[in-house]
Amino acid sequence: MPAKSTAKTAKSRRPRDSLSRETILAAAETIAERDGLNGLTFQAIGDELNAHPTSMYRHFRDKDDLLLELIDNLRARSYGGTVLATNDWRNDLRAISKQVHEHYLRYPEFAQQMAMRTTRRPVEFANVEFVLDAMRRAGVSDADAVRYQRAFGNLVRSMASIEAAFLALEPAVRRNDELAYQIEYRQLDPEQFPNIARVADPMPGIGDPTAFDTALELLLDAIELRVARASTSQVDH
Amino acid sequence: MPAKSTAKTAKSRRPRDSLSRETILAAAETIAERDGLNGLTFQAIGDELNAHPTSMYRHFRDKDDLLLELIDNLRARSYGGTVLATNDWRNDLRAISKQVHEHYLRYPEFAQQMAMRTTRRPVEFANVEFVLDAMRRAGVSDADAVRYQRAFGNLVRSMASIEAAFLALEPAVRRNDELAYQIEYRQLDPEQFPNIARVADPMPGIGDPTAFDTALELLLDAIELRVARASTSQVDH
DNA sequence: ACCTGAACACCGTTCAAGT
DNA sequence: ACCTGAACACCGTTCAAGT
Repeated sequence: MPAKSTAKTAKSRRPRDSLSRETILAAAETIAERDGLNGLTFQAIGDELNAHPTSMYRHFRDKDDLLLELIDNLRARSYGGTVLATNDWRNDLRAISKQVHEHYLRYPEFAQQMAMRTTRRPVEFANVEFVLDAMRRAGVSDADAVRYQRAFGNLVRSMASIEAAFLALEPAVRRNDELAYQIEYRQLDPEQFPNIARVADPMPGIGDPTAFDTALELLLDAIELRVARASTSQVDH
Repeated sequence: MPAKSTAKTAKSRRPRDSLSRETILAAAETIAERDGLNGLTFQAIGDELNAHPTSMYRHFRDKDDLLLELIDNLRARSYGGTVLATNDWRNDLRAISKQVHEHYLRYPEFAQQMAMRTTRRPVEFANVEFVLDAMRRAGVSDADAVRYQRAFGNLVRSMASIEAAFLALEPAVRRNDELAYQIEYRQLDPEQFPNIARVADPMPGIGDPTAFDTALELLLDAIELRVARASTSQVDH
């Protein structure tokens, strides 16, 4: 029983020049939205476009080439309006963090690639500029601003990436991991693990949705503190 | 020309019961150390053990089963001696972060799996207990300790994971990404990106080795600050 | 010049067959 | 009961052949 032949007459050859990076990326975006990274194969793109799987090689060097281009398209789609600066640098950094966080949760299977690559494209430039400007308005020196921007950016992208990857685990696997904090951690010997025993009723797991914000607020607290200290010691001189 | 037949007489059948989870994991560890995650296939394990690739299925449910078991073995190997608590909670948290960080850089291709899974095994229990104890010694309340421990742990594992993944990129790709901060970011229009223009000489990239420590120290600063504030306000009452 | 078809070298996984 | 061999359903990628 040839299951393939049911769907289409399908012998139609695609018209000449009907394929391009744009049409292929649009199909890839559809598949990414619907089936995630694992569903994104040349076969699937071919099906979507009614084209041969290997025809993509005329338009992309290889799959990585396509993937990076796609990642930037997804980002441009999510970041519809750029975040606008207010007169509150903490709120501004919170707002852009939230935007990145949500974007990663929306495309969890692409999160690691998004977190570790430099796309050197408009959305990225704008975000870096935005964060540096917020640092300046907070009163951070240029030398510190560039260090804090890197630490802040890496923290936000890394933590969002791992959280997204965790949420994208197979449901059964994820459920088991979450249950560890209600079962295994509660059954530990209180003599050997007194601190765990004191707080395990239950403990938050790796996918705890508040961990991101907790880390972020601690970071912002510390930047504010250091700025305050620097201006105090300057007054002292 | 049958390239396969050169290496071995090789028709030898493995003696009965000569395979076990332990022998297979030992071979997998060798391959992980030598060829990384991509080199870790059942074919490679079979070659290493002079056994048939499919024989592994008698001892492991599937490849994920093998991978998780392997990750715990690698961790046990890296964490030779447990970190010992001193009377300085900040140094203790630094020490355990460094241990985790180095472990991830040692096995970069396994980093994401290590960062997002809960193994509920001895090394993990010991680390959680250690961090919670340091929080207690810092003067953090139980309610905050459990939140800070989760934020701290997620931050350390996430940031180490992304940094490791970046360092494991193909050298040419990684080099290109690094050069972006010496080339593209420096060529941006200073009118449009004034803050980038001020600090781009050059900027640190995603793989900047100090970003991890910068974020960590900011987090520790904030915890110390909050403890100080809480005790002050308590005195006020 | 662009799209297609066949082929290659890999994967993980299943299952009947050997010992 | 444990190991092997053949087979299946996938991948990405190359390259000669069609149009």
